[in-house]
Amino acid sequence: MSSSRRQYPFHLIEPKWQEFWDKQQTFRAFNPGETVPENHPFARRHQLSGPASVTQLPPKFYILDMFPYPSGAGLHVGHPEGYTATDILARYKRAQGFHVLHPMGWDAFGLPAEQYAIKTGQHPRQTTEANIATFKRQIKSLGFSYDWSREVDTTDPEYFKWTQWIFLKLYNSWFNPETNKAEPVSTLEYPKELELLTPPSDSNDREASEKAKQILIKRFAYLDSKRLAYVTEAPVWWCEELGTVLANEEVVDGKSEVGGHPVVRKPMRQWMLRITAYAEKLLADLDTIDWSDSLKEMQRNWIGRSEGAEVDFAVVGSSRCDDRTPQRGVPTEKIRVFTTRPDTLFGATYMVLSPEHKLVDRITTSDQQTAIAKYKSEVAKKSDLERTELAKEKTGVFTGAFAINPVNGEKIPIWIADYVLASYGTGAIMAVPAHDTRDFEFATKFNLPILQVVQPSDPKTDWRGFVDDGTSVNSTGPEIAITGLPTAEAKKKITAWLEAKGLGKQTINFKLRDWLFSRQRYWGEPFPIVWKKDTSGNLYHEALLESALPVLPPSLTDYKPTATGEPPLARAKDWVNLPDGSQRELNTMPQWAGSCWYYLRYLDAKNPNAFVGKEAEQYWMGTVGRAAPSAPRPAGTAGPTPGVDLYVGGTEHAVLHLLYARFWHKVLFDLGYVSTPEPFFKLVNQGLILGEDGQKMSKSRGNVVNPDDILKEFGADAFRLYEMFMGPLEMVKPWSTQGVAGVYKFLGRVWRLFVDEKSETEFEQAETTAGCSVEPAARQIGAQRRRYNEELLDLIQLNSAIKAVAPTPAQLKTLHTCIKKVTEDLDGMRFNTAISAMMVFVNDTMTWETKPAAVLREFLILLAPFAPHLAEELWARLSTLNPQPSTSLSYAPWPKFDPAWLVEDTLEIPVQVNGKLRDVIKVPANADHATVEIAAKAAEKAQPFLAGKTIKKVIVVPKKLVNLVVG
RNA sequence: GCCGGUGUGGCGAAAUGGCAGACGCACAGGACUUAAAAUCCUGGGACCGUAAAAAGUCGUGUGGGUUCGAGUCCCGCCACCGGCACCA
Repeated sequence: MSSSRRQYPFHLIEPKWQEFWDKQQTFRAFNPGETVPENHPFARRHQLSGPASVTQLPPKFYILDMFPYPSGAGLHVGHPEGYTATDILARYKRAQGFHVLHPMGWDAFGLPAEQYAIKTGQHPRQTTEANIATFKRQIKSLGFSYDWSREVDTTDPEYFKWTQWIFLKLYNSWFNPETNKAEPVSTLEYPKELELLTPPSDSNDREASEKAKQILIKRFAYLDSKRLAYVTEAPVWWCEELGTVLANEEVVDGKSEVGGHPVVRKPMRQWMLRITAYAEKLLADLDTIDWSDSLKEMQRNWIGRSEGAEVDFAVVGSSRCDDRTPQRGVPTEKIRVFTTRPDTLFGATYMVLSPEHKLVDRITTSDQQTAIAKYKSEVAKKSDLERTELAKEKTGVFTGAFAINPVNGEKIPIWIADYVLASYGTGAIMAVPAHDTRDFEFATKFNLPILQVVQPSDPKTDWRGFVDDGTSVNSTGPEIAITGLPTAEAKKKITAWLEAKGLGKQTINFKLRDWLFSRQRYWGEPFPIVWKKDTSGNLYHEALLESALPVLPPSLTDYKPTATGEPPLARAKDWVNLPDGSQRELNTMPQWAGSCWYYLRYLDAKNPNAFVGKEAEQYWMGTVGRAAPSAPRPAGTAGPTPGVDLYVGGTEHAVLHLLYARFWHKVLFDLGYVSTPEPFFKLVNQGLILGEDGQKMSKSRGNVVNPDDILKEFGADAFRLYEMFMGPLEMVKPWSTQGVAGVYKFLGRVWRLFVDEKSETEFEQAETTAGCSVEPAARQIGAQRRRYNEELLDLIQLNSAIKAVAPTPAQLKTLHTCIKKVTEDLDGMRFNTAISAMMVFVNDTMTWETKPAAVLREFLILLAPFAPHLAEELWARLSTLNPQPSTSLSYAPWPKFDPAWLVEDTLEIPVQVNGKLRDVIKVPANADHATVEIAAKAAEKAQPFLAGKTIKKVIVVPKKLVNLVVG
């Protein structure tokens, strides 16, 4: 990178205004009931005095960034992309008169700090604090208009106290299917058999008291089967390397998402959150929010809803049964399957159970036992990756048993195969090889019959392996016939018949599993749970009282995971064992916990009494307060936008954070703690920034761009501007340092538009002489130096071409073209073209001999969201020309576009012949069709193409174009 | 395999169905300068022409279609990126 001449003294300007904003608390947002200081620019703009009520405050606009995990590597260039976009909009919305909430914080629990602790023994708190300091310095140096008074840190006990509090709400709630929402467990009614017996009158009645005890234990289990946070012993993903279990969502291709370590299935006692209870709501409410289709689709896929039917097949042919039909009085095993295609029931020529299915051992015939046992043990040894590997050959073993197809009484063989998953549906399928790809492959390999039952509408299509809808064929049985029916009708008819016969019922299945919520780690929120023993020595869990929060993690010297899977917290014996003999829960919560609700804490970050105050929550989440006409909101509703107005972040959180946060929010909504059903109304994903070589940035490629280097050479404004100028926000795009230089040059042109060159030369000489060029890296400077820098900057005079004169119509046209374009583009988040429009404005303005101050003043308001430091500096200088009590630039009203200035007297109209451009004519703007047509026909350059031909048709698009159609 | 997205100069990219390539980078030429940097001005899709022009032809991944007119709309295909993936 060649060090070229500095375009303008950003190294003095940027720290100056960052300090100014800090000191003035320019970007502080105020909660209802708070008194806005009289001299605060927000109070002046909106004429506020005294405590501001919800109705006095302007309409809210909540612009949220996905808060970063403060890693040791510091900020990368991807972070400021989203942050700049949101900051530009925050500043734009402030100018438009909104009350903008724009906060920042730290998602600071997580593995890296703990891994570092394991290696070095340094407490994760220390690492985390150092990383936060670095991130904060870097973010602040970019001049974002965050309200730092609302900063949150998920590892702060004052914060995670409320994370634990929300856990208690989950623990103490259940999902009531009748009211279709979460309710406190106190509303839960026990089934009849768990009704408490009247206490035995004779306390020596051991039989009765034992019975009562058993009921209590069952009640406890029943509660656990309903709680939204519950403990279960289930096969979970265990990662040896990380020494912890992981959620489904954290396992990618059979490896841990963090670090790519192998994971294995292992039964362990874990905390789970019953997110499956919300599957239907999480899916349905996607229709109420403004997210990209691709993102919604990812969530839909993850939730994985499928409608179908459960069907029972009776087992025959086991050693206990007659091999033809089940007989009266003989106990009959039933295999329940789930299918989305009940219409293909007649084509079910065999069945498959997952190898782990409970019935496998019971139905396997003696001659098949060895083979089955062998297959099961092979499958058990396979990792999940091996089981799901692409293009893998189908495997399986016949159990020796048969089942009866309920629609036609056919005897069909029962197999086991690992292509059937124990964890989905019922863990068993009816195989319809003719119309299911997997069944088709399996049947082909093992020579099982393939029977057509669906006819494709196109007779040329092969029915073998045809999986789409068609018409049922060969589907007539003794009691039910669907032959000739289209798929949808066939499904309905056969499902109704199954239900009537008690053989099955319509069902909905989800791919979504409950959320595995415990980790065997140190650096996370401890659970507010203790374990106790009952009189028989059985362990049971009990929630702590809210007054016991926060539960702080103990101090440790060794953070290593234990080989047994016992969490590191177990080492802190004094912490674990409580005086009353109970023991603390040893697991911690996953990193996702803190990020599930941080956007709510911002609303009332310092509240010591609640996770968020009601009034603040209602105002900022938009269920009370004034509406703004231009704010986004769901179609057909009035009032402010419900939820966060705009949430910007990367796609990596498409299914994890965004699903979990929606889930928690919905629970809090059901319990009455928040007032909107969805947290994030509009969500935009920023695209990845690739390296200069078009590859993803990585240390190993050596193409990583460090924001600090860019700031040092070009300044924050150029960095911000470049990140927005690269292309559309959502797109993937490669970095180009030369591109930064390009927008930097533009800012230099803006600077020279405003300042007198001679005085700037003097400034530069003075600066060089004084040898006090301050490196941006060392922006923490003393008061004396700061004063001196101010004096240096004062040497720079305003450009003498700027005068307080009335602008010409042409100048106003240039200005209003820019106002229109920038305003429209900001509304559509098209930052790149907004910047182009400003470049066009400046290119034009440079040629003006006299530059009217009023025009430049308006331009600075347009520029301010993008390059706030430079805009503030020039704004301050411009106000010296026309000293008046001017508002702070950050709250200056956004310029109003006036279409009158864009009206033209004469228009240039392209003339086409047969759709090809041949000439351009000038016509008066108010010319009628006939006039334009005559002028077009006379267009000189069009003549050669008209000669000797008849004009068959003339298309006149008013003010746009003329097309002459000739034959 | 399924779902979503994207294909436009040397590069990043613009274009409510109406002058394709705005704006910027890189490049080339000029001015200023002892010189360089910086700055300012000019040029630029390809082809064919020409001393230089002009005119002309072609041109938005690809093949069709709709239309007076298509980068934009419709149908088929190809490539790349992202997500999901034996979910019955």
